[in-house]
Amino acid sequence: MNLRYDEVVRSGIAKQVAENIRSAIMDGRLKIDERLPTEDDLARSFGISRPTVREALKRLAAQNLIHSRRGPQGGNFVKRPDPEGLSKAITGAATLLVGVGAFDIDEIVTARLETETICCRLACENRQEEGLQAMAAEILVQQDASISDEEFCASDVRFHRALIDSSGNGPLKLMMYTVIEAFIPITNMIVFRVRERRQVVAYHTQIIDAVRARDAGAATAALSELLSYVRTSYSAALDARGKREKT
Amino acid sequence: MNLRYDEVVRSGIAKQVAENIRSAIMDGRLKIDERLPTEDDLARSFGISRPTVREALKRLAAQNLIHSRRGPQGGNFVKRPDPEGLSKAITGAATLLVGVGAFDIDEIVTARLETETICCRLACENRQEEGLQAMAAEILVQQDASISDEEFCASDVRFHRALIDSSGNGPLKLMMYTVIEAFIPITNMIVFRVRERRQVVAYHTQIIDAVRARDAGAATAALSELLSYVRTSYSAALDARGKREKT
DNA sequence: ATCCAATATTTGTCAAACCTATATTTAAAT
DNA sequence: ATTTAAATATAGGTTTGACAAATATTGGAT
Repeated sequence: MNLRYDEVVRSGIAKQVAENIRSAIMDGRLKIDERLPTEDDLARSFGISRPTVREALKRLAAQNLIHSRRGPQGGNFVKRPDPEGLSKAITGAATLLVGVGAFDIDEIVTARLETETICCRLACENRQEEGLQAMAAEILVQQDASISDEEFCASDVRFHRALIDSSGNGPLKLMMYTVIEAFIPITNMIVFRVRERRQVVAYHTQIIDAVRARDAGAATAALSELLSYVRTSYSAALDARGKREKT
Repeated sequence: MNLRYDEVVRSGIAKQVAENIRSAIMDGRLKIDERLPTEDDLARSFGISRPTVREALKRLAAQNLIHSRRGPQGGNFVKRPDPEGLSKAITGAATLLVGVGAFDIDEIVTARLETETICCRLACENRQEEGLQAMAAEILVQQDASISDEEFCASDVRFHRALIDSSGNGPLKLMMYTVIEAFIPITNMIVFRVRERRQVVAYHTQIIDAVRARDAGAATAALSELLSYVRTSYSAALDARGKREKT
């Protein structure tokens, strides 16, 4: 272990140290599950104080790069990167972006349509009973008229997640969890008023039937109709809001 | 500002405080560019020490949620979420995942093919002179035989980035930067030995010409050929490695 | 040999100070 | 009167030193 910072810039020591250790992890000088030197040793070897070291370590912990244990044989350890955690982090940040209005609904719907179409196709090729069952379960939930809008939306998200999972493609899943968790709610929430749940469920059913039959054409067609339905519902909701504001 | 933590659990005060402030930002109780209370005030109002508050703030800074300025009128401020920063963070984490072998080349290539095909189509619809120029510039770079493999790879990444940018779809760009920055290098590096730069450049040229002519069919066809070329080159590289290991 | 308690190690938290950057204000010089 | 330069106050950045809490190891008693 040879962590030492090369050039002392004026400020942000903690940041530099974090960056230093981070790059050591990234290029493999620190391996997975390896223990870092103790905080005291780090402080000594970097020539800084322990709280500063800790600030640096907290930055890394926030990025899910390390975790810590107390006690003897404890310490700070390089964490094995997990797609699940990354997905969550991306989703949170993407949700913020959406909340801030960084994207307009039209491009979100387009992105959803294009990317989920891929998933439909791959799901048809790679059809697994597990994914089909997960989707079917969500359809059952959605048919229950007593659930709230929020629950319906959550089930909607899970349905599309299952569709993505069925693609069986890891990198694609990583990319798309973002879209789903962050982008579906914003489209749904706006649209709820005008939107017929039964219509949505009908499209979902079409999709799952098509995937089961390995009919990619039918699956993507149903998806396309679902999203154009969402798009028109959104326009309708906007119009309604416009009228209300005129009064 | 009314940040206070509800229940004291046993450990991880800094983590809790970070989570507390984080949720305040997420659900809008803290607005963009708003100043948090001073670290001393936070420490007082949470009933903890300042170093602990700072650890919490560092976590948030690492997640790009806040930034700090010194001096009077300084303090910690809620940061406007920016797609650029998020992309970088995702890329870093995704690169780690790739490095750890979380995905195999085949699914990466598939994901690239499918998603970049979308970009090709949208780029044809949304063709902008700016994007075309950026792509053309990279082709010029790639034709220079004197550049290193690393430089060629970097230019390759920039070319595909420009292609994505040309789609003009923000959410899609967000998703795809991940793929490009993290997934192109791994495919390229393995393949360099066997791969003909001229061939790659030829495909790139086909793509840009097709986009310029708004011929989505030709563009996606060229992309598909490029990636199947990458895929076969990869197999060849694997075979070569296999033979070498037999000796 | 087994179990329990003392111990050592390492992270977690705290306290009080000092350093450093910077916006504002004040005072001086033009 | 205006501009410039220095003093000041503020708030983050860092240090020192200590104590608390968790936990694997060690040593002693049964």
